[in-house]
Amino acid sequence: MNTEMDSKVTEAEWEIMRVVWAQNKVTSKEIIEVLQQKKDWKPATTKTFIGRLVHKGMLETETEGRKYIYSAKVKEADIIRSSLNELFANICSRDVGNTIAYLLSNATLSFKDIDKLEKILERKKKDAVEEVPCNCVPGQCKCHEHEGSNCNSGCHSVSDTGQVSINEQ
Amino acid sequence: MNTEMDSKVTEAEWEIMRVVWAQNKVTSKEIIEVLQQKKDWKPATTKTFIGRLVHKGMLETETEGRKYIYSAKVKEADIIRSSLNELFANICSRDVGNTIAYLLSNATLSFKDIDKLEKILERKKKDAVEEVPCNCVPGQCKCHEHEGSNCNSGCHSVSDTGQVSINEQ
DNA sequence: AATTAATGATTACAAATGTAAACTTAAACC
DNA sequence: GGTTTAAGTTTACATTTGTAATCATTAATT
Repeated sequence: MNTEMDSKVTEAEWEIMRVVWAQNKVTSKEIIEVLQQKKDWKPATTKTFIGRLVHKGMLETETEGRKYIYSAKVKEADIIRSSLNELFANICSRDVGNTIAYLLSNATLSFKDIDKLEKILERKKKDAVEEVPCNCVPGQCKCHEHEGSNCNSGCHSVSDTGQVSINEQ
Repeated sequence: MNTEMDSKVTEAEWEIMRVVWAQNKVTSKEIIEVLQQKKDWKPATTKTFIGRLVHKGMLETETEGRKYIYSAKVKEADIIRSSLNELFANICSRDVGNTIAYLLSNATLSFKDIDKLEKILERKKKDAVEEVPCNCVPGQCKCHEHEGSNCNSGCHSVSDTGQVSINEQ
């Protein structure tokens, strides 16, 4: 069993995880049923993914009679966050605002959501900057064209292994 | 050459694309240099990815002498959006607000960004809902537990092929 | 008890992805 | 003009991912 706590699942495995997260404790039978419906997967297919997830240490098993009860070893929020972080690592930090704007524009939100987001934005004003420093490697974004004007602070400094614009809390 | 305009690149290919987007027109030599720096890729590796992207129709070539000048066939925003859509397809629509909240909290934003986001939020109030309808398949999220209380409208309705919470404009 | 069915484990296999060397050809240089 | 070199093409190969059948074992049924 892989204990590398790197929280990374594939698209197919994510489907399995969602069922487990929704149920807390499930049998393979239940998972199989849900995904037979949604994805038209054969039981064998679902079993394969369950097995891989157990192997990866993302699912925990508890023996109940002759079968297993599965439960999640990682939190859904962690998977969501690490996936977002990976995606945002491909985006220039200067473009993050626009990207979030896109998400916001296209989301269905509740009043409560909007309220919460407004509060966050309000708080954000405290550490807002005049120009977000670009975090791209030279050659990978346009910020490097108008050098000097804005891209001086963060530019050219962050390598592949470095932090991206979105960091874990 | 694959003309399926599905705008989907792998992680490695995305690195190539970023160089092309940054430059508009580039030679393989330039791409190779940037990624030798950033990813420590051998020239052959970068060449493979360039080749695949041309094949996929994401890169366009224009012959200059006996070499190529590469340019992007797809817009960066399109790739970002389709990637986000894919990721958000794994998240219950009721959780989208929180997910955006996470992004917002962890982003570095400029005053201008905040301004823009506030305006979007303001506009969002018009079509805000009391409770965001869950779009999960039964068995894939907790909304289905407290049935009747909130999860009645959108629930149980969206299949795998259906629209997700975030749609293309 | 013998048979059937369910469940987990093993094996399979193609396509996608990451990583790169080898080959080919035409251009640049001596 | 012959040789080195750069660029694109082809081939290679391991790993990951998606998709599933088969096998083994235990539990349930007749």
